[in-house]
Amino acid sequence: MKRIAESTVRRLSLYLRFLEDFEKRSIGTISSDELAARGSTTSAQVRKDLSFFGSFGKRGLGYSVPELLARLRQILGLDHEWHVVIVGAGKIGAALAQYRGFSQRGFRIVALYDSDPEKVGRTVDGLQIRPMSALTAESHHHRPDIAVLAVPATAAQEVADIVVAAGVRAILNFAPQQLQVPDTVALKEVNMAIELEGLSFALTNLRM
Amino acid sequence: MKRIAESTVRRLSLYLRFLEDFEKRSIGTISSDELAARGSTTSAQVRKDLSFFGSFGKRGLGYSVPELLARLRQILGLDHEWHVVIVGAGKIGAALAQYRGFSQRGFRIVALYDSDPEKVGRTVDGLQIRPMSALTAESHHHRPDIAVLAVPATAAQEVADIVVAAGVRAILNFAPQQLQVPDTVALKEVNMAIELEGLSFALTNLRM
DNA sequence: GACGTCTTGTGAATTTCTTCACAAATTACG
DNA sequence: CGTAATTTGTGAAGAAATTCACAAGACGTC
Repeated sequence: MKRIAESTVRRLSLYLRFLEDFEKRSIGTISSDELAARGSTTSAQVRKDLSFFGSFGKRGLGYSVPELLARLRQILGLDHEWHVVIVGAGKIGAALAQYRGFSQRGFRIVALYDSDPEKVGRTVDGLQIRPMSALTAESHHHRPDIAVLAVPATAAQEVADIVVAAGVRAILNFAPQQLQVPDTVALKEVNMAIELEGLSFALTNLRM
Repeated sequence: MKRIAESTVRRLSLYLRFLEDFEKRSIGTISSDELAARGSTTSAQVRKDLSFFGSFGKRGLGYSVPELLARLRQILGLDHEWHVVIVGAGKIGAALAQYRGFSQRGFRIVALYDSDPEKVGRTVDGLQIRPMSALTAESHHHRPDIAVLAVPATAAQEVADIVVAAGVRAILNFAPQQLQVPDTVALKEVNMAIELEGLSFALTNLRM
C-alpha cells in the first residue's frame, strides 16, 4: 500500500468525529462537500483522502454515514482494543488517567506508573499507581501497545527507552523533550510550548 | 515578507529549545548539522528555515548560540510578554494554570475563568477563579492576547466566540471540538484523540 | 599569505501534497 | 424512457515543502 501522509490520517480522524456527530443526529447520508465544510477543507481533499483506501461513496448520492464510520474505524485501527500504560501520575498523568475519551475509543488503560514512592499505591480513578520499577515485569502480563508519557522532561528519554524495551510500539509524549526512538516505534509529541510559540509568532508577524 | 510555513515555525521552536540546552552547557557555537541531529531533520532544512529571516551564521564556523537564541526569540515574538487567559478550571485548566512553562517563556496568565459557581472564588496557584460572566468586562483591563480553552467540547465554540468578541487574537484549544474563528484570529488545536488515533493507525498499518 | 578544511546561504531539482476538472455513475422526475 | 441534476473517483496540473549541490566566505596552520 502507498505511504499515507500524516496530514491525511489527521483528517481521517476529523471526518470520523464529524460522522459520529452526523450519526447522532440520525443523518444517513453525507456528501464530501458537507464533510469538507465541517473540517475547513475541500470536497476534493475529502475524496482524495478516502480514495487511498478504496471507494466508499455512491455517485450522485454521497456516503452512507454508518458505512463510512465503520470503514474509518477499521482504517484507523479502532475496531479493536489497544492497551495503554500511562507513565507519570502528576497533574497531567492523573488528568489523563481520568479522561473518558480513552476508553470511549477503545484505548484501555491497563496501568499507571510513577517513580515517586509517595504516589505509589494511591488510586486514581480506580487505578492503583504502580512503581516505575515494576513496569518491565508487569508488561509481560499487560502487553501494552501504547505508552503515554507524562513525566518531567529530564526523565522522558530514559522512560521512553524503558517502555520500548518492554515492548511498547507507540508513544504519546507529553513531556517537553524531543525523544529519540527506533523507527519501528510510532511517536507523537504533544508540546504546549510549541503551540504557544506558534501563536506568539502569528501574533507578531501576521497583521499589525 | 513571504508567507512562512507552519512546519517551519514549529521547527524554529525546536531549535530554540536545543539552543537553550546548548547555552546551559556553555557551548558557544553550533553548526546546522549539530542542530539538525537533535531535531531529526537535515542541516539543509535548518539553514533554509533560518534563511527566511536573514543570515545569522558564519561560513566555516556555524552559528553563535547566544546570538541565534536572541534572534529566534525575536522572530517568535518571545521578546515581550503576552497576556493569557485560561477558560475552564477543571482538571486540564487547573493543570495548565500551574504549569511553569508559561511564565518561563513570557506568557503571563492574567486570569482564570469558569462558569461553575462551585469553582468560582477558589484559588489555583495564587490565581482566583473568576466567573465566566466577568470575562468580557475584565478583558478591558487585562487586555488578553491569547485565550487557552480547557472547557467541555459542547461549550467550546460558544466560549471561543466570547473571547474573540473580547479582543483575544489567538486561541489554544484543548477541547475536542473543531472551532470556527475569523481568520484574523490565530488558532491551534491540541487534540489527544487525534494523536491517539494517529498512533492506532500507525500500529495497524505500519509493520505486522 | 597561500592552502586545506569547514560550513553557510541559496538557486535548482525533486518530492510531496493539494486543487482542478471532468467522465462515469446514480437518482429524481416528468 | 429520457433528460436534468447530483456527486463520486481520479488522472493531471499546480503549489508547497524538502533536499541537493555547490560557490563563497571564514578560520587554522605552516
